[in-house]
Amino acid sequence: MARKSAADFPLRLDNQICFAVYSTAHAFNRVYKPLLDKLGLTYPQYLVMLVLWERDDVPVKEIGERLLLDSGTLTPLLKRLEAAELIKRTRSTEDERQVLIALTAKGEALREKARAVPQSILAASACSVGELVAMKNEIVALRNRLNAVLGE
Amino acid sequence: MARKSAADFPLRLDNQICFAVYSTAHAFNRVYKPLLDKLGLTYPQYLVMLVLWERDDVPVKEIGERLLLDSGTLTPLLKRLEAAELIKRTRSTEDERQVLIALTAKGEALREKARAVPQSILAASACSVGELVAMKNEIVALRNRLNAVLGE
DNA sequence: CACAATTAGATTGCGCGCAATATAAATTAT
DNA sequence: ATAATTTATATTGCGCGCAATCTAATTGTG
Repeated sequence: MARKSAADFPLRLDNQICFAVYSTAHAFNRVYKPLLDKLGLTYPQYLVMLVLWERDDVPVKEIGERLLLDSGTLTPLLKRLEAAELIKRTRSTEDERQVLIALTAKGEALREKARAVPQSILAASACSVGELVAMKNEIVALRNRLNAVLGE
Repeated sequence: MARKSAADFPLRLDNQICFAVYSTAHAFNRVYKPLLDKLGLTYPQYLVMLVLWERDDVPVKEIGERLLLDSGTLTPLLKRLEAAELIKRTRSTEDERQVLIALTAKGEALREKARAVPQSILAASACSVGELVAMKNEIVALRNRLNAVLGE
Protein backbone atom coordinates (compact mmCIF):
# COMPACT_ATOMS: atom_id res chain seq x y z
CA MET A 1 0.00 0.00 0.00
CA ALA A 2 1.45 3.31 -1.06
CA ARG A 3 2.23 6.01 1.46
CA LYS A 4 -0.45 8.68 1.63
CA SER A 5 0.45 11.71 -0.44
CA ALA A 6 -0.58 15.33 -0.32
CA ALA A 7 -3.46 14.58 -2.68
CA ASP A 8 -5.10 12.48 0.01
CA PHE A 9 -5.56 15.49 2.27
CA PRO A 10 -7.05 18.09 -0.04
CA LEU A 11 -8.32 20.31 2.80
CA ARG A 12 -4.93 20.61 4.51
CA LEU A 13 -3.68 24.16 4.43
CA ASP A 14 -0.10 23.18 3.63
CA ASN A 15 -1.24 21.23 0.59
CA GLN A 16 -2.93 24.13 -1.09
CA ILE A 17 -1.07 25.88 -3.86
CA CYS A 18 -3.47 28.81 -3.55
CA PHE A 19 -2.24 29.46 -0.01
CA ALA A 20 1.35 29.20 -1.23
CA VAL A 21 0.62 31.87 -3.83
CA TYR A 22 -1.42 34.00 -1.44
CA SER A 23 1.22 34.00 1.29
CA THR A 24 4.05 34.57 -1.20
CA ALA A 25 2.26 37.61 -2.58
CA HIS A 26 2.13 38.99 0.98
CA ALA A 27 5.81 38.16 1.52
CA PHE A 28 6.72 40.08 -1.65
CA ASN A 29 4.63 42.99 -0.44
CA ARG A 30 6.51 43.10 2.84
CA VAL A 31 9.89 42.97 1.08
CA TYR A 32 8.85 45.72 -1.32
CA LYS A 33 7.43 47.98 1.38
CA PRO A 34 10.65 49.56 2.69
CA LEU A 35 11.99 49.94 -0.87
CA LEU A 36 8.82 51.58 -2.15
CA ASP A 37 8.45 53.78 0.92
CA LYS A 38 11.56 55.59 -0.32
CA LEU A 39 9.75 56.27 -3.58
CA GLY A 40 6.52 57.25 -1.83
CA LEU A 41 4.62 54.47 -3.61
CA THR A 42 2.50 51.50 -2.58
CA TYR A 43 3.00 48.25 -4.48
CA PRO A 44 -0.09 48.64 -6.72
CA GLN A 45 0.94 52.24 -7.41
CA TYR A 46 4.41 50.93 -8.35
CA LEU A 47 2.78 48.52 -10.82
CA VAL A 48 0.90 51.41 -12.43
CA MET A 49 4.14 53.37 -12.71
CA LEU A 50 5.84 50.36 -14.34
CA VAL A 51 3.11 50.37 -16.99
CA LEU A 52 3.50 54.10 -17.56
CA TRP A 53 7.29 53.96 -17.70
CA GLU A 54 6.92 51.49 -20.56
CA ARG A 55 4.43 53.63 -22.45
CA ASP A 56 2.92 56.95 -21.56
CA ASP A 57 -0.38 58.64 -22.29
CA VAL A 58 -2.58 55.56 -22.06
CA PRO A 59 -6.26 55.30 -21.14
CA VAL A 60 -7.26 53.91 -17.73
CA LYS A 61 -8.75 50.92 -19.53
CA GLU A 62 -5.37 49.83 -20.86
CA ILE A 63 -3.72 50.04 -17.45
CA GLY A 64 -6.54 47.92 -16.11
CA GLU A 65 -6.05 45.32 -18.81
CA ARG A 66 -2.35 45.00 -18.12
CA LEU A 67 -2.72 44.82 -14.34
CA LEU A 68 -6.05 42.96 -14.33
CA LEU A 69 -7.66 45.69 -12.25
CA ASP A 70 -10.94 47.54 -12.72
CA SER A 71 -11.94 51.18 -12.42
CA GLY A 72 -13.14 50.69 -8.85
CA THR A 73 -9.53 50.06 -7.88
CA LEU A 74 -7.79 52.29 -10.40
CA THR A 75 -9.79 55.51 -10.19
CA PRO A 76 -8.95 56.32 -6.54
CA LEU A 77 -5.39 55.00 -6.95
CA LEU A 78 -4.79 57.25 -9.95
CA LYS A 79 -6.24 60.21 -8.08
CA ARG A 80 -3.70 59.63 -5.34
CA LEU A 81 -0.87 59.44 -7.91
CA GLU A 82 -2.18 62.70 -9.36
CA ALA A 83 -2.27 64.28 -5.89
CA ALA A 84 1.37 63.19 -5.53
CA GLU A 85 2.05 64.99 -8.83
CA LEU A 86 3.43 61.87 -10.51
CA ILE A 87 0.78 61.72 -13.25
CA LYS A 88 -1.76 63.88 -15.06
CA ARG A 89 -5.34 62.75 -15.82
CA THR A 90 -6.97 64.33 -18.85
CA ARG A 91 -10.18 63.50 -20.74
CA SER A 92 -9.47 62.38 -24.27
CA THR A 93 -10.83 64.83 -26.84
CA GLU A 94 -11.36 62.10 -29.45
CA ASP A 95 -13.37 59.90 -27.11
CA GLU A 96 -14.65 61.81 -24.12
CA ARG A 97 -15.39 58.64 -22.21
CA GLN A 98 -11.67 57.96 -21.89
CA VAL A 99 -9.29 59.46 -19.34
CA LEU A 100 -5.67 59.48 -20.51
CA ILE A 101 -2.89 59.03 -17.99
CA ALA A 102 0.42 60.78 -18.62
CA LEU A 103 3.56 61.06 -16.53
CA THR A 104 4.63 64.40 -15.12
CA ALA A 105 8.31 65.36 -15.07
CA LYS A 106 8.34 64.22 -11.47
CA GLY A 107 6.82 60.89 -12.48
CA GLU A 108 9.41 60.45 -15.21
CA ALA A 109 12.21 61.33 -12.82
CA LEU A 110 11.07 58.73 -10.30
CA ARG A 111 12.00 56.04 -12.81
CA GLU A 112 15.69 56.58 -12.08
CA LYS A 113 15.18 56.07 -8.37
CA ALA A 114 13.14 52.94 -9.14
CA ARG A 115 15.98 51.25 -11.01
CA ALA A 116 17.46 50.04 -7.73
CA VAL A 117 14.30 48.14 -6.76
CA PRO A 118 14.44 45.01 -8.96
CA GLN A 119 17.98 44.10 -7.94
CA SER A 120 17.07 44.40 -4.26
CA ILE A 121 14.15 42.05 -4.84
CA LEU A 122 16.39 39.64 -6.72
CA ALA A 123 18.81 39.63 -3.80
CA ALA A 124 15.98 39.03 -1.31
CA SER A 125 14.61 36.11 -3.31
CA ALA A 126 18.03 34.49 -3.03
CA CYS A 127 18.01 32.55 -6.24
CA SER A 128 19.32 32.89 -9.77
CA VAL A 129 17.68 34.92 -12.50
CA GLY A 130 17.27 31.73 -14.50
CA GLU A 131 15.38 29.98 -11.72
CA LEU A 132 13.16 33.01 -11.17
CA VAL A 133 12.33 33.32 -14.85
CA ALA A 134 11.44 29.64 -15.04
CA MET A 135 9.23 29.87 -11.96
CA LYS A 136 7.63 33.08 -13.22
CA ASN A 137 6.73 31.40 -16.51
CA GLU A 138 5.13 28.45 -14.73
CA ILE A 139 3.12 30.74 -12.45
CA VAL A 140 1.96 32.91 -15.34
CA ALA A 141 0.89 29.79 -17.24
CA LEU A 142 -1.13 28.70 -14.21
CA ARG A 143 -2.67 32.17 -13.90
CA ASN A 144 -3.66 32.17 -17.55
CA ARG A 145 -5.35 28.79 -17.20
CA LEU A 146 -7.26 30.06 -14.16
CA ASN A 147 -8.33 33.20 -15.98
CA ALA A 148 -9.36 31.13 -18.99
CA VAL A 149 -11.81 29.21 -16.78
CA LEU A 150 -13.30 32.50 -15.62
CA GLY A 151 -13.89 33.67 -19.16
CA GLU A 152 -16.19 30.74 -19.91
CA MET B 1 26.65 39.31 -29.01
CA ALA B 2 24.02 37.45 -27.08
CA ARG B 3 20.34 38.22 -27.53
CA LYS B 4 18.97 40.46 -24.80
CA SER B 5 17.21 38.47 -22.08
CA ALA B 6 14.57 39.32 -19.53
CA ALA B 7 17.28 40.25 -17.04
CA ASP B 8 18.25 43.19 -19.21
CA PHE B 9 14.88 44.86 -18.67
CA PRO B 10 14.42 44.65 -14.93
CA LEU B 11 11.68 47.31 -14.83
CA ARG B 12 9.46 45.59 -17.39
CA LEU B 13 6.22 44.46 -15.84
CA ASP B 14 6.18 41.15 -17.65
CA ASN B 15 9.61 40.28 -16.30
CA GLN B 16 8.65 40.61 -12.68
CA ILE B 17 7.95 37.45 -10.77
CA CYS B 18 6.25 39.50 -8.09
CA PHE B 19 3.58 40.60 -10.55
CA ALA B 20 3.16 36.99 -11.67
CA VAL B 21 2.53 35.99 -8.05
CA TYR B 22 0.34 39.03 -7.34
CA SER B 23 -1.88 38.51 -10.38
CA THR B 24 -2.10 34.75 -9.82
CA ALA B 25 -3.26 35.32 -6.26
CA HIS B 26 -6.05 37.51 -7.65
CA ALA B 27 -6.89 34.90 -10.27
CA PHE B 28 -7.21 32.25 -7.55
CA ASN B 29 -9.43 34.60 -5.59
CA ARG B 30 -11.75 35.04 -8.54
CA VAL B 31 -11.94 31.28 -9.13
CA TYR B 32 -12.65 30.65 -5.45
CA LYS B 33 -15.28 33.34 -5.16
CA PRO B 34 -18.30 31.51 -6.64
CA LEU B 35 -17.33 28.31 -4.78
CA LEU B 36 -16.94 30.07 -1.44
CA ASP B 37 -20.07 32.15 -1.93
CA LYS B 38 -22.00 28.89 -1.57
CA LEU B 39 -20.34 28.39 1.82
CA GLY B 40 -20.87 32.01 2.84
CA LEU B 41 -17.11 32.53 3.24
CA THR B 42 -14.50 34.90 1.86
CA TYR B 43 -11.14 33.43 0.90
CA PRO B 44 -9.32 34.57 4.06
CA GLN B 45 -12.22 33.27 6.14
CA TYR B 46 -11.90 29.94 4.30
CA LEU B 47 -8.22 29.82 5.24
CA VAL B 48 -9.11 30.33 8.90
CA MET B 49 -11.67 27.53 8.66
CA LEU B 50 -9.03 25.25 7.10
CA VAL B 51 -6.82 25.86 10.12
CA LEU B 52 -9.68 25.16 12.53
CA TRP B 53 -10.80 22.02 10.69
CA GLU B 54 -7.30 20.66 11.25
CA ARG B 55 -7.24 21.51 14.93
CA ASP B 56 -9.83 23.19 17.06
CA ASP B 57 -9.73 25.38 20.15
CA VAL B 58 -6.60 27.32 19.22
CA PRO B 59 -5.56 30.83 20.25
CA VAL B 60 -5.75 33.68 17.73
CA LYS B 61 -1.97 33.85 17.83
CA GLU B 62 -1.60 30.36 16.39
CA ILE B 63 -4.00 31.08 13.53
CA GLY B 64 -1.96 34.19 12.80
CA GLU B 65 1.28 32.22 12.73
CA ARG B 66 -0.07 29.66 10.30
CA LEU B 67 -1.64 32.20 7.96
CA LEU B 68 1.00 34.92 8.47
CA LEU B 69 -1.66 37.42 9.53
CA ASP B 70 -1.79 39.75 12.53
CA SER B 71 -4.54 40.65 14.98
CA GLY B 72 -5.45 43.75 13.01
CA THR B 73 -6.64 41.44 10.25
CA LEU B 74 -7.82 38.50 12.33
CA THR B 75 -9.82 40.18 15.09
CA PRO B 76 -12.52 41.67 12.83
CA LEU B 77 -12.49 38.60 10.56
CA LEU B 78 -13.05 36.29 13.54
CA LYS B 79 -15.83 38.51 14.81
CA ARG B 80 -17.57 38.12 11.47
CA LEU B 81 -17.15 34.32 11.63
CA GLU B 82 -18.61 34.46 15.13
CA ALA B 83 -21.53 36.57 13.90
CA ALA B 84 -22.09 33.87 11.24
CA GLU B 85 -22.17 31.34 14.11
CA LEU B 86 -19.33 29.28 12.65
CA ILE B 87 -16.97 29.79 15.61
CA LYS B 88 -16.97 30.74 19.29
CA ARG B 89 -14.44 33.15 20.84
CA THR B 90 -13.68 32.64 24.52
CA ARG B 91 -11.00 34.09 26.77
CA SER B 92 -8.63 31.41 28.03
CA THR B 93 -8.89 30.93 31.79
CA GLU B 94 -5.26 29.83 32.07
CA ASP B 95 -3.91 32.88 30.23
CA GLU B 96 -6.44 35.66 30.11
CA ARG B 97 -4.55 37.43 27.35
CA GLN B 98 -5.47 34.68 24.92
CA VAL B 99 -8.72 34.26 23.03
CA LEU B 100 -9.42 30.66 22.05
CA ILE B 101 -11.24 29.94 18.82
CA ALA B 102 -13.48 26.88 18.66
CA LEU B 103 -15.80 25.60 15.96
CA THR B 104 -19.53 25.53 16.52
CA ALA B 105 -21.58 22.59 15.27
CA LYS B 106 -22.43 24.73 12.26
CA GLY B 107 -18.72 25.41 11.68
CA GLU B 108 -17.94 21.68 11.90
CA ALA B 109 -20.75 20.86 9.54
CA LEU B 110 -19.50 23.31 6.95
CA ARG B 111 -16.44 21.11 6.49
CA GLU B 112 -18.48 18.58 4.56
CA LYS B 113 -19.71 21.18 2.12
CA ALA B 114 -16.12 22.42 1.76
CA ARG B 115 -14.81 19.06 0.56
CA ALA B 116 -15.94 19.83 -2.97
CA VAL B 117 -13.80 22.98 -3.17
CA PRO B 118 -10.27 21.61 -3.68
CA GLN B 119 -11.23 19.40 -6.60
CA SER B 120 -12.95 22.31 -8.34
CA ILE B 121 -9.78 24.34 -7.94
CA LEU B 122 -7.71 21.46 -9.24
CA ALA B 123 -9.93 21.26 -12.31
CA ALA B 124 -9.68 25.01 -12.89
CA SER B 125 -5.89 24.96 -12.67
CA ALA B 126 -5.91 22.41 -15.47
CA CYS B 127 -2.78 20.53 -14.55
CA SER B 128 -1.80 17.38 -12.70
CA VAL B 129 -1.55 17.05 -8.94
CA GLY B 130 2.14 16.24 -9.35
CA GLU B 131 2.84 19.44 -11.25
CA LEU B 132 0.88 21.51 -8.74
CA VAL B 133 2.71 20.00 -5.78
CA ALA B 134 6.08 20.67 -7.41
CA MET B 135 5.13 24.26 -8.19
CA LYS B 136 3.72 24.75 -4.71
CA ASN B 137 6.98 23.56 -3.15
CA GLU B 138 9.02 25.95 -5.27
CA ILE B 139 6.77 28.87 -4.41
CA VAL B 140 6.82 28.06 -0.69
CA ALA B 141 10.62 27.85 -0.80
CA LEU B 142 10.72 31.29 -2.41
CA ARG B 143 8.29 32.66 0.17
CA ASN B 144 10.41 31.30 3.00
CA ARG B 145 13.55 32.91 1.60
CA LEU B 146 11.70 36.25 1.32
CA ASN B 147 10.42 35.97 4.87
CA ALA B 148 13.91 35.06 6.07
CA VAL B 149 15.22 38.37 4.71
CA LEU B 150 12.51 40.19 6.66
CA GLY B 151 13.49 38.54 9.90
CA GLU B 152 17.01 39.99 9.79
C1' DC C 1 -32.84 60.26 -37.48
C1' DA C 2 -34.35 58.11 -33.08
C1' DC C 3 -33.49 54.69 -29.83
C1' DA C 4 -31.39 50.67 -27.87
C1' DA C 5 -27.09 48.64 -26.59
C1' DT C 6 -22.39 49.04 -25.45
C1' DT C 7 -18.40 51.21 -23.42
C1' DA C 8 -15.25 54.13 -20.16
C1' DG C 9 -14.93 55.74 -16.03
C1' DA C 10 -16.71 57.19 -11.29
C1' DT C 11 -18.99 56.07 -6.93
C1' DT C 12 -20.42 53.34 -2.86
C1' DG C 13 -19.93 49.77 0.29
C1' DC C 14 -17.59 45.90 2.36
C1' DG C 15 -13.69 42.97 3.67
C1' DC C 16 -9.17 42.41 3.95
C1' DG C 17 -3.88 43.57 5.19
C1' DC C 18 -1.00 46.14 7.79
C1' DA C 19 1.18 50.00 10.47
C1' DA C 20 0.61 52.33 14.68
C1' DT C 21 -1.18 52.56 18.99
C1' DA C 22 -3.68 51.04 23.21
C1' DT C 23 -4.79 47.91 27.04
C1' DA C 24 -4.51 44.37 30.07
C1' DA C 25 -2.33 40.15 31.61
C1' DA C 26 1.80 37.53 32.31
C1' DT C 27 6.77 37.27 32.85
C1' DT C 28 11.23 38.87 34.21
C1' DA C 29 14.34 41.73 36.68
C1' DT C 30 15.71 44.08 40.65
C1' DA D 1 7.05 42.16 46.25
C1' DT D 2 7.36 46.06 43.08
C1' DA D 3 8.74 47.76 38.76
C1' DA D 4 10.04 47.07 34.03
C1' DT D 5 9.39 44.30 30.05
C1' DT D 6 7.10 41.29 27.13
C1' DT D 7 3.03 39.17 25.18
C1' DA D 8 -1.90 38.60 23.30
C1' DT D 9 -5.47 40.87 21.57
C1' DA D 10 -8.15 45.05 20.23
C1' DT D 11 -8.71 49.50 17.82
C1' DT D 12 -8.04 53.11 14.30
C1' DG D 13 -6.89 54.65 9.90
C1' DC D 14 -5.56 54.07 5.15
C1' DG D 15 -5.15 51.77 0.66
C1' DC D 16 -6.41 48.32 -2.05
C1' DG D 17 -9.76 44.77 -4.71
C1' DC D 18 -14.05 43.97 -6.29
C1' DA D 19 -19.21 43.73 -6.78
C1' DA D 20 -22.92 46.65 -7.80
C1' DT D 21 -24.66 50.72 -9.47
C1' DC D 22 -24.53 55.21 -11.92
C1' DT D 23 -23.53 58.66 -15.60
C1' DA D 24 -22.16 60.17 -19.83
C1' DA D 25 -20.35 59.23 -24.38
C1' DT D 26 -20.18 56.29 -28.39
C1' DT D 27 -21.77 52.75 -31.45
C1' DG D 28 -25.16 49.92 -33.64
C1' DT D 29 -29.89 49.17 -35.61
C1' DG D 30 -34.13 49.87 -37.79
